[in-house]
Amino acid sequence: MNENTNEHEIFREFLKSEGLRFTPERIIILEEAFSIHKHFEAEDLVFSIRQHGHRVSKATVYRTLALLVQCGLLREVIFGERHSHYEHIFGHKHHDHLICLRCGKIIEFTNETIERLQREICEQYHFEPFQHRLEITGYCEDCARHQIERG
Amino acid sequence: MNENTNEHEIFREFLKSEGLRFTPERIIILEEAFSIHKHFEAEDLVFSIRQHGHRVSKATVYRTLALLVQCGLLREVIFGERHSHYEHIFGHKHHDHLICLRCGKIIEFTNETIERLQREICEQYHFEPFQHRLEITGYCEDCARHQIERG
DNA sequence: TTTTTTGCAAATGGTTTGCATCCTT
DNA sequence: AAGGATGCAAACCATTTGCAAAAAA
Repeated sequence: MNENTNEHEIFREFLKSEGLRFTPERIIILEEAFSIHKHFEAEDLVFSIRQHGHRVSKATVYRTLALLVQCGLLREVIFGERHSHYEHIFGHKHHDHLICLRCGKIIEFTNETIERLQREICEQYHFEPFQHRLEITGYCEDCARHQIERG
Repeated sequence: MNENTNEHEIFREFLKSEGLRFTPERIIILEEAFSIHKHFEAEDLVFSIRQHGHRVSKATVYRTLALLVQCGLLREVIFGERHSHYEHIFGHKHHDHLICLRCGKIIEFTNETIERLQREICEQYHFEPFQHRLEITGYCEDCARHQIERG
C-alpha cells in the first residue's frame, strides 16, 4: 500500500512476541499516529481517526498508544502540561526540546555529543537505557524581550 | 531559628517583588518542603505538615508549590507517573535522573559537560533557560539481569 | 480598609477500568 | 472453541477553582 510497511512490521512482530493480537483497530491507530507529522495528544488522534471516517473508542486509543510506546515506535514527551504528548521515534533522528514558558513555542534540537555522554553515563551506572528526554524550559527570543520590556 | 534563613529570604523577596504576602501557611510549607531531603509529592508534603502538628489545606499546598517552583527554590521532576514530584534546587547542585522502569529506582547523576552543552544550545537559539530536566528511562543493573534471565 | 489568601467542597479533565460482547487465532 | 480485544460508561485521582470568611499590608 505504502512504504510504511516497516512500522507495521515492527508492531506486528512486537505484538506477536507478546502474544497479543493484530487487530483492525490497532492498525488504524498505528497508521493514524504515523500520518500526523507533529506532536500530538491522545485526543488529537481520536479526532483525526474520526475525520478519516474511522471509529475507534478512546479507551482503545489509550491502550494502543501505550503499546506503541512500549515497542519503541512512539515516545511520550511532556511539555509541562498534565497530559501526555507523543511523537514518532521510528524514522526520525532523536531530538530534544526547548519549551517557551510564555508562548508555548517548541524548538527541537539535536546534539550528538550530549547523546554520546548519556550513553557513557549509562555504561558507568550499568544502566540499560530505553529512552531519554531532555527538556529545557525558559523563554524564547521574542518572549525574553517582552519580559525585559515589561520589567 | 536555623541557618535556612536563605530560603526564607529568597521566598520573601520573591513574594514582595510580586506583590504577594508572606503568610504563616506559606512559611510552614516552605519549611516543610525544605525539611524533606528527597523527592516528594504534594500529598507527602500535606502529610508531613500534619505529622508536625500543623494544618494547611491541600489547595494552599498546591498553590504554594507553584510559587516555590516559580521563584526557583524547587523544581518539578516527572518520573513517568501522572503526578508531579518535587526536589530542592536551592543549596543543591543540579543533577539529572536515571529511572528504572521495572523497580522504580532513581539514580542521580551530574555531568558538567552536558550542562555546558545545554547552555551553548540555548545561546545558539537565543533561548533564555529557566530550568531543564534530563531523564533517562531504562533498566538498572539488577533489573536488566532479570530481563535477560526471564527471556 | 483594601486586597490577597485561605479552606472547603465541588468541579475538572486526562486517563483507567469493569464488564458484557466481539473477534482473532 | 478460547482467550485476548473492544466499546461504553463509570470510576479514578491529582489538581484546580469558586466563593465566603479571615488576615496581611
